[in-house]
Amino acid sequence: MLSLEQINMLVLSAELGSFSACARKLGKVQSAVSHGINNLEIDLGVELFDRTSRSPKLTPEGERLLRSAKALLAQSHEFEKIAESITRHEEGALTIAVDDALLTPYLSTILALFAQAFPHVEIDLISLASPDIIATVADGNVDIGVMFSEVEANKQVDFCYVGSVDFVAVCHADFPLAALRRLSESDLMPYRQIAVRGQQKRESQVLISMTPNAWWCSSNYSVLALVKQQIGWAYLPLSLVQPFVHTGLLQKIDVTFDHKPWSVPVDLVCKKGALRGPAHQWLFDALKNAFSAER
Amino acid sequence: MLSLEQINMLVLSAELGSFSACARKLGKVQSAVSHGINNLEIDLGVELFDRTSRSPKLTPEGERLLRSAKALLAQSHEFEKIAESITRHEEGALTIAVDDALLTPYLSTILALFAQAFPHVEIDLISLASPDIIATVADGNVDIGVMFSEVEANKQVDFCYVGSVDFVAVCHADFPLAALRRLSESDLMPYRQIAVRGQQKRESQVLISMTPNAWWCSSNYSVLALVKQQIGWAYLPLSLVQPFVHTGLLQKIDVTFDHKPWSVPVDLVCKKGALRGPAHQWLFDALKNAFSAER
DNA sequence: GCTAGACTATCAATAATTATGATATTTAAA
DNA sequence: TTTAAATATCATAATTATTGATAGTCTAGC
Repeated sequence: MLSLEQINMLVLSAELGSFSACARKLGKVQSAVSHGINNLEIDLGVELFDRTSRSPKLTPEGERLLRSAKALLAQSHEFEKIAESITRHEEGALTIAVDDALLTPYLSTILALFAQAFPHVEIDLISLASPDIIATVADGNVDIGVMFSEVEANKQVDFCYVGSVDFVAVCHADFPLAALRRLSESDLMPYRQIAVRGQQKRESQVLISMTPNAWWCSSNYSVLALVKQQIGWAYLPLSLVQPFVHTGLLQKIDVTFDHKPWSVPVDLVCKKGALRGPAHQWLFDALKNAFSAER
Repeated sequence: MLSLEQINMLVLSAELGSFSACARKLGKVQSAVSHGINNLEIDLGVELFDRTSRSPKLTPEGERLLRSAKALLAQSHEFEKIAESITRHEEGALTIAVDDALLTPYLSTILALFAQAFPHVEIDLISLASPDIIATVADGNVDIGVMFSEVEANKQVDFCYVGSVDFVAVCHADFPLAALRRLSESDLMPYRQIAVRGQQKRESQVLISMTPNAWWCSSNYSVLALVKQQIGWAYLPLSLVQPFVHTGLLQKIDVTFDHKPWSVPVDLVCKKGALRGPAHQWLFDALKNAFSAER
């Protein structure tokens, strides 16, 4: 079985054009490299270097093998890096769940930075409705959740307030509600509300529907799609509907009551007592700072 | 520097779930594997196997490293395969030049088979006008050429007849020539011919133009494009123009003389005296048989 | 054309690593 | 409980790699 030490000698000697220089760089004696290359040539049955001149030059065959040798070395360095990552107690993978309405460009920026800081930690990014996120975090299936706050504080989960997102009531421009002004809660009742509810059929308690005939989606984007089809009205993040309000496709509903929170708090959630490795810590802090900076 | 032998032990032991089984497979004694794994663990600073039970089971850390270890082994096998390919005197790369009108599906089929037979030989496939192919083959820049035969036999190049391709004179359906019947050579003279000529400005001698005002292209597809634009008429391979004749966009020209070859021979060309490795030989034979079978 | 410096191959001796065989201990199944 | 098979450990043997010295060769500079 071939030795990586010899492969390294091949690559270094080829780059430096000298066995002696290679030996110096490896902290060995010249004859060690000479022997190493020679043995490699014997093992492979291929003459790698042309020694007729003073400085050994790769043969065409050696050239052909060099590319593969470099890839092999790179792979072995990768392997060692992963081992180092493990000894630093970095997690092998982090699973984060984000409410789809919070999948902002900020998040991708942070993930890009994370990839640089922890190149050997994988990320599972799953998109869930806020009501589902607490459950998956509590179950331990998700390490960090980014979600709209629930009033009922789950005892198994730690919350960390990081900011808030403005919600507005919107409907299609041709929807009956669009024409009306200064509406009260009871005015909305006759019309179907589209709201978010998780797969466990638990609706959010901050944006709870008061209409008797509601439809439910598991993502804000689905809600948006139904609103565009004039199936009903909905509370949606301002940033999500802004572009369509601008083009006139959707319209904000002019509601006068304000006992509903228009600014919905966003929390970072983690399983209570979960041991946090460096990657977890880093990502948690980065998310916290990013959302604070965003407003 | 880590040893591939130990990496192999890691992978085999993980797959077999047993150090002893791994040792048997490697033709070593059990203690060798035990030591090998142990040393690897010490080098990496990572506990790879959980030995509490009878059969060692990978730890989560070991699991994480296993994937990378397998990739590393695969890479090293690849390296050795290339070395074997070299000792079999297989060429590192073959350059083949094909007249663009001969780039048929048959060719891709052959190349797919070639890739299976010689996975470590690279292919440079370049598309040239037939008049240019002889020159590049003679220069040694191209190993095998597939082209329409030239009358003048180049002394530096070996020819091998493999079949023929039918050419027809065509023009756009609205081109003046389209309406005429039973034309003679002199009838074509007033109209511009579009013909193929290599970058060295040498036209093919089998499809030489007799019109005084010709335009030249370096590929049959370019010729076709100009004919479609009613810029002139041209001799083109029947298979190339057939679809457009069928839709009525182009029309065959009804010429009565037949001293021009309508069926143009196709030759495989190689540099005379060039040493042919196994890959060259294989590809040459495959091309020869394919073109013979095609008609 | 010659010399100094630097390069490589080779060799024998030595150091280091790796493999072996025997043994004790543990484990899972009969 | 017993048995068969697995693993860890250890001293020893075998193999492999490293070293230092030497001789031959090439190139640049004078």
